[in-house]
Amino acid sequence: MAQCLTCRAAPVCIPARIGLDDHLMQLPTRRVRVARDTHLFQAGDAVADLFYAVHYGAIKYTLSSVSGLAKISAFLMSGDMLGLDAIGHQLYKGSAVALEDSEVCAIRCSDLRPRIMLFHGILSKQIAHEQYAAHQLRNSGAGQRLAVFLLDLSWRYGQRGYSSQRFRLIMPRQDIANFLALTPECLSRELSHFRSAGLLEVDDREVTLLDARALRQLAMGTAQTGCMQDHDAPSPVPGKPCQ
Amino acid sequence: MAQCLTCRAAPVCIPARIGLDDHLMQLPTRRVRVARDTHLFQAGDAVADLFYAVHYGAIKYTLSSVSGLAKISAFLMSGDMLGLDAIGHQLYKGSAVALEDSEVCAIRCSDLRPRIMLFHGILSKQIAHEQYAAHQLRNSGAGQRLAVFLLDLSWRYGQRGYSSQRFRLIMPRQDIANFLALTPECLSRELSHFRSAGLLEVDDREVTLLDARALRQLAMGTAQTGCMQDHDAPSPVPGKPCQ
DNA sequence: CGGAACGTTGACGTACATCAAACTAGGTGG
DNA sequence: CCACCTAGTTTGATGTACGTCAACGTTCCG
Repeated sequence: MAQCLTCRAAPVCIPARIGLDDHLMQLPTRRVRVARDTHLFQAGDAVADLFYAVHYGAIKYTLSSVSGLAKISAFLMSGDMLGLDAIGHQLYKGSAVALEDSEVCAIRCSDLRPRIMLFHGILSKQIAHEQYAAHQLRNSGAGQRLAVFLLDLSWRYGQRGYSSQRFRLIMPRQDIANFLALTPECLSRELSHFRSAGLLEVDDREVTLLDARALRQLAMGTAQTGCMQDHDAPSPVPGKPCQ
Repeated sequence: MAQCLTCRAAPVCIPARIGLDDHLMQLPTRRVRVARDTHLFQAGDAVADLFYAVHYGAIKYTLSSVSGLAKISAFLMSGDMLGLDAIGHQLYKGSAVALEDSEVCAIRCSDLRPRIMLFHGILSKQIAHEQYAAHQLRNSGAGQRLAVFLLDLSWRYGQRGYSSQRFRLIMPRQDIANFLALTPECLSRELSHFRSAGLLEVDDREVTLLDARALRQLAMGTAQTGCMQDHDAPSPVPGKPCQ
């Protein structure tokens, strides 16, 4: 029901990816509310021909191992898509939990059939994104990963019309640490390190980037700071993460 | 041109994924030879609506950072698909190099249109696979990653009708190390460690798995061996890697 | 007030990288 | 055939990034 036309997230959501036109104006989307700390879906839930786009709020997507312990694989904000990895297996491999009161749009893949090639593009880009993220995470030290994370957040806020310099972290430290494959202690130390290096200011969850240039250097692995230099590959800089 | 019908790789390739039928029998695929150590494609090459499936041989797919250094993201063998991440951006993000004289089939996405939903499934599963692989790689120590790698190889050889107990590594140690985000030295040490623990035998590139059970334990992160136990997540076992 | 989450900081241990050297195996030329 | 090279692999000694354990400060809520 023509909701995309009036949606604030449209510039970064499906319409922007697929092109807003007569067809999309009639894209039937069902909106689902997800209260803070509740599941949108859990690993193992069945699904068919359906994925989600975040309308507002924030969702974390976690994958769990056989051992039951979970790792956060992505933080989704308005316009981001969720569940594209499930339509193949017809069931969710991970769990989606709201970090704050949120709302998502449920979209039926078959409704995108008129734009099928573009839908392929979306799926393909998601593959590329996952590869890139994995590449990123493997090939860098704690500081570099943190820099990439912060710049990515900054870019996404900017893209959505908020300040890319000053923003509020939607997730607790523990979640950031989990996502970056660090311990909370190490994350805290890195933040302090960044702070004392004049790169940023942190007040609880409020972050202000003071030297984005230096952060970008760090993220690229070309910084002169005490950052590890992998014998075989530092990592690319964000600025256009595909997600 | 009805090549799938007679292809030895069919049981693990597109036909197995999409269902071999009248349509697929006429799937026009162009076969491309790739000599050892030469590129099938390189990062930046343009592409449109096309991906590859390995007919025979072995290909490595590498992603490079801005800094130019490359990390191996996947080893592909017969039946594996390549380039699904490129059809969205219309250009390759990484490079594909043959580890031995190989041949691939070029497949046009639009030729799969009659089976479009299944093609979605393939793309979606690839997303899930990339997530899983990233998850895997992050959340485990050197030994665990090596165990996962070996079991994955073993499983894939078995799936293709070769012995899953005794097989020949198609890639040099350096490539394995790169793929596992380790140094060759560390990889070598882990192999020695496995050997002296009676888990396997290694003669140059010839590997014999002696205790797949113990390897599986290791891969799951539930082994009693001197393996790290991540405070927040060991990793799942292979046995059905989605690729 | 007490207690539970959460965040920060410090001391210490360990897995892995790094550096360096020896040991192969394959190739080339005498 | 041997001398000689280079590339790949293995082994050892040492350094370091980050995990682990423990203590302390905050904020929040009963």
